[in-house]
Amino acid sequence: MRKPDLMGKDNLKMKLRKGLWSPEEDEKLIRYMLTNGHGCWSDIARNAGLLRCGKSCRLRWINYLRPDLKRGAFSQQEEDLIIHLHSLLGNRWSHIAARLSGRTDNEIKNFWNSTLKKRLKMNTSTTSPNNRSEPNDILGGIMPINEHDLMTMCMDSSTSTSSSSMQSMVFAEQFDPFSTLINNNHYDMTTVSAGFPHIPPCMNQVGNVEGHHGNYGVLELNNKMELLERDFSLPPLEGRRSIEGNSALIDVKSHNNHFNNSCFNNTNQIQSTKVEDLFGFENHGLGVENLKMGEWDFEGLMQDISSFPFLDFQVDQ
DNA sequence: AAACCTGGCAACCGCAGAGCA
DNA sequence: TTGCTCTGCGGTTGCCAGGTT
Repeated sequence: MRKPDLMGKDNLKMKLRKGLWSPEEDEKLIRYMLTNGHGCWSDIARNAGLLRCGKSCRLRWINYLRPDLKRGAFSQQEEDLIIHLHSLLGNRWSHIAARLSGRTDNEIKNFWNSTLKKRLKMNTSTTSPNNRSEPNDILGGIMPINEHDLMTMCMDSSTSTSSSSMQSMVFAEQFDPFSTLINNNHYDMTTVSAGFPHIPPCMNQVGNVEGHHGNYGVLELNNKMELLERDFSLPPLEGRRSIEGNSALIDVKSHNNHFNNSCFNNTNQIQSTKVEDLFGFENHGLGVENLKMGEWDFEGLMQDISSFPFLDFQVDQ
């Protein structure tokens, strides 16, 4: 239900702030999100007393303020996974982000553009095409996959003896990020976010924040998450895995029921996460059947990826 | 010490798709 | 059906800190 713009468009536009977020603005947004949960972003901006457009609030929350973000440098495994997924998905940063715990599409995009792209360029210029099938090249960032290879991989994924499946196995051995990210923790942090309206006491208030570069709120929030983990008896942040990386955490309105059904039988009982949760198909509203990647289809691709040993989660048939 | 350069990254912009009146 | 709004995504810009000259 849309609400009339009581302020008037021009009036509103003139007052909207741009640029870096101040600590006060961050605190307002955090406080509002933790108390009221997710809703219409323009309403959030208005109700939280922020002179920002809803879009700006959404970006700030998703990229910096939401509690399950993993800060700091990318690990080697994450790096490898990004390179791998980029070779498969291209610049579909949101899809890539959905497969990396606690990382945002913006973060990955920046990392790719500033670091990985150059590194791959250097590797490409120093690597002979004849060596491209060597596993070391994979690790070096040269992905020996083109669309045809990919098609073959997808088609062959059911026959473990095929050479392309063997390629998959090579990949699986080289890229083992999920083993550390999720194998030990078959729960999903979104189960916590799904319960935003039922946030435990530790999340109800946000203290003073301080930090660097406008991201002062993150440390404080991580402290809150530690309390949250304690309250829920959850494993630590490193093992958190958001269902769709970017937006599932905050889209309580649309995901609440699904998460409650798929992840919880009651408040504290955590069940195995479904594969579509992990990969975010359902939550993106992208029906698998509709998601085409050039000449090959996304489902086949993900089936292929899911055949990798490091994807150690249950697949509902 | 100052000017300049560069890399990293936060934030904005424009577009597309979905949903609603 | 049409038009409007909202959301999400990818590309791009611009600021800032650190390094170099």
